Amino acid sequence: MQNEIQLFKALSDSTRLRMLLLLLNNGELCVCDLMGSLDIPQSTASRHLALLRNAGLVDGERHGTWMYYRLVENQTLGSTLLAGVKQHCSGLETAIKDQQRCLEFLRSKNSSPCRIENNRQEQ
Amino acid sequence: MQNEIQLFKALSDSTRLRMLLLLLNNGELCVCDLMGSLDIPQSTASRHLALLRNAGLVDGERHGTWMYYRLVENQTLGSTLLAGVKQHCSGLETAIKDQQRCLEFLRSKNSSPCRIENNRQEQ
DNA sequence: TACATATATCCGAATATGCGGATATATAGC
DNA sequence: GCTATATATCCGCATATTCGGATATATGTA
Repeated sequence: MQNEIQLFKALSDSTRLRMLLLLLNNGELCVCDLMGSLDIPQSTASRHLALLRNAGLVDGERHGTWMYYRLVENQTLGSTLLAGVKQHCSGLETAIKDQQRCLEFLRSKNSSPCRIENNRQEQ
Repeated sequence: MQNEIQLFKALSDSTRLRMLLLLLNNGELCVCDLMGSLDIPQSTASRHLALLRNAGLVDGERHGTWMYYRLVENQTLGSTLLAGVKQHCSGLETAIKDQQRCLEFLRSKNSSPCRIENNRQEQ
């Protein structure tokens, strides 16, 4: 039962929930994208992403110096919960504002190295 | 977003998760049933039930001196999460053992006042 | 090798959470 | 009102969690 509790713990924090909602909307983001979109310090972003990864909710892939994170899709409780989050939390005011800030951030970053070098100008 | 976080927090504790699984299986239980099934002190049972109620997951109804708790069914995130818990956690070893102990406890309690006075010998 | 950037981890301080005995409250019966 | 039972709340203690600056590690480039 410890795995399931770890999952719920991972979801019961506003920073992590906001990160997951951004990943649900945008598919793949690097640490600096999440820092910029949510306006949080780098160590905070990295720590929360490590926790989400340990819970099995996200997966990270390195491209050069950048780590890109995306949601893990499988048949476990995690996917069920993410589907519930998408359905019931996407419309929340915080989520909508975060998404606007994310798109703005990505747009303003289209000329930055982590976009150019990995061909991620548009998702 | 605070309501959703409160929901996930309510689910990220083993005692509360075990309580919810028993309620999913047995429909309606009083505090002493949960104490007996999970072998926890009365104050612990009551405190966790209050938290589950505040999160909107369970609902309590008084019958005489006994408080009977049941799951709340609605169209919010809570119901979605409970469905996920039922699907993915019912088969866990802890849940199965709890359910066995619960049935045993209810059977041995069929002659006790909280069963007789409320006609709850069999669900 | 030296340096710059991106990310991960460490660390101490503040805050939150869980526990269960003690106590308070509610109800039923006399 | 008194007593007994069931439940809720209070309280202090122990443990766990969170934060973000500081530091360490990883990678790319010259």
